[in-house]
Amino acid sequence: MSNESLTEWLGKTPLFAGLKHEHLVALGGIAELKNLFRQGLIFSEGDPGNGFYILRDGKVKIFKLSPEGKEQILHVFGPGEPFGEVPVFAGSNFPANAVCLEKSSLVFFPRSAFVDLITVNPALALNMLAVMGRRLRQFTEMIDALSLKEVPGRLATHLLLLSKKPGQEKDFELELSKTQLAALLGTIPETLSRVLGRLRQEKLIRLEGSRIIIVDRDGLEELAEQGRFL
Amino acid sequence: MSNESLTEWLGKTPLFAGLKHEHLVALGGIAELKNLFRQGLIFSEGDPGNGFYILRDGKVKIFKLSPEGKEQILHVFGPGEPFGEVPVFAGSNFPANAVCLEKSSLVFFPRSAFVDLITVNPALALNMLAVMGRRLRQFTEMIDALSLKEVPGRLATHLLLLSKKPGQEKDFELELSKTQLAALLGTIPETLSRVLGRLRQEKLIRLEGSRIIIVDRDGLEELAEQGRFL
DNA sequence: CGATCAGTTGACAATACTCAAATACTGTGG
DNA sequence: CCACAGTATTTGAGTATTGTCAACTGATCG
Repeated sequence: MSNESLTEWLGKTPLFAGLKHEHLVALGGIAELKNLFRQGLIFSEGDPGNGFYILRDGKVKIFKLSPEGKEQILHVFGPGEPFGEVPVFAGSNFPANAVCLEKSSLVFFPRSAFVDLITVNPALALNMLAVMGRRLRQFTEMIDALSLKEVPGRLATHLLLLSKKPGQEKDFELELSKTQLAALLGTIPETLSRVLGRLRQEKLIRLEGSRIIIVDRDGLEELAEQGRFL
Repeated sequence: MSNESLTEWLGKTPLFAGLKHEHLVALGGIAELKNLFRQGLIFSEGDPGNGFYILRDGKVKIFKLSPEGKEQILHVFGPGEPFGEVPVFAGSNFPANAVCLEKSSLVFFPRSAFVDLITVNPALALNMLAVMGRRLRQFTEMIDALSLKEVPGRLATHLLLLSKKPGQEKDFELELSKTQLAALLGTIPETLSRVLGRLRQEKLIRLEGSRIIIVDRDGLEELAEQGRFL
């Protein structure tokens, strides 16, 4: 039962989201659960990459120590995020240290078992590549959207992006609160609210609560390209 | 010789950058070169994903046709970019059409040969996973940086990001022109120039042509978090 | 019903963009 | 090696956009 829910949980993890159930089960089979307390050492710089982790709960910092002993934090990971996978996949050593910032539980995938898994089951590797490829593409588009100068352009691009997911051609639910969307777009709720209002006024979209209906896709695309109203 | 340079070129491609030479050679071995003219059809919606492409030269559009025959462009790819890999890796059909926007040359990787390759050579799959994992992480951080409200914060975050690549702890060359960097950060050269000037004035960085030296990392990090000068 | 919180609206201030012009920088041809 | 054209970067002044602060609405929840 515990194992059941682990499998399920793995499927929600960015690294594995979208994998077939059989693959998730196989992964669950080789996973080892580890619980650490605050300050618990996960790995040190130079350790051989003999396995990677997905953080189930808690918080982990990745950091390097300068010769003078000063700590340079490279990253802080939260639940669901994988870490250490790059050196493990690449077959190199860990380039930094990892320590728990708080009581954390980790899912550990030993390299050897993982390699065996994909050797026996190349479809798993392909699926993981597919998962990552998809995310990579989404991120690329996201970065495109965010590098527009003005908020209306960023918003329009983002809306078009959302509308390209299958099954939401012309209308969709915002999966983020407007406040969160504002932060994502690099702005604040007030501005977002005004810009949405303006888009509605210009009849490019319609709003029904947290549902957005695209009324004039061409108009939106124009806005997305030009970055400003005409 | 032509093949020689293909191998080399593949190594510069985002999908394969960082792979070991032997892997690149193996990939070059199964690649097929295709040349198409403007309007040339690469694949259609519903076609089985029997192989994926990397665009060597030219421009390709990915689009869907609505029932009324209206074309909805999902993406335009340029040289170096892979396309069609997600459905191929996932073992599904192409969800859209692909046509050349101009005379283009493509590198085609047949699915079966590719699958054979990674079956025989799981290290290739691992390496590709490593490549994509690394890029994914970079993109995540990039998106973080871009979603800060103000330019100084976006710039500071971006500089810290660059400084985390190995071998450039405190100083590094800009790999983009300042104009391009401005566009990437969602601003314009004038603003970037002024902000860089301000950062220098505040003694957070030093400028030597296109080389940037981080003088006060803590100051930069503060700026990156707060998003504005104190 | 009062409290809290997301969302909206208004007035104002700060930031960033536009336009214009000066100044470096680069590569080319003489 | 120098002059020149073309491009990239910097600087200045004015304006537009966006963020801040504050007040208000509406929904949710105990």
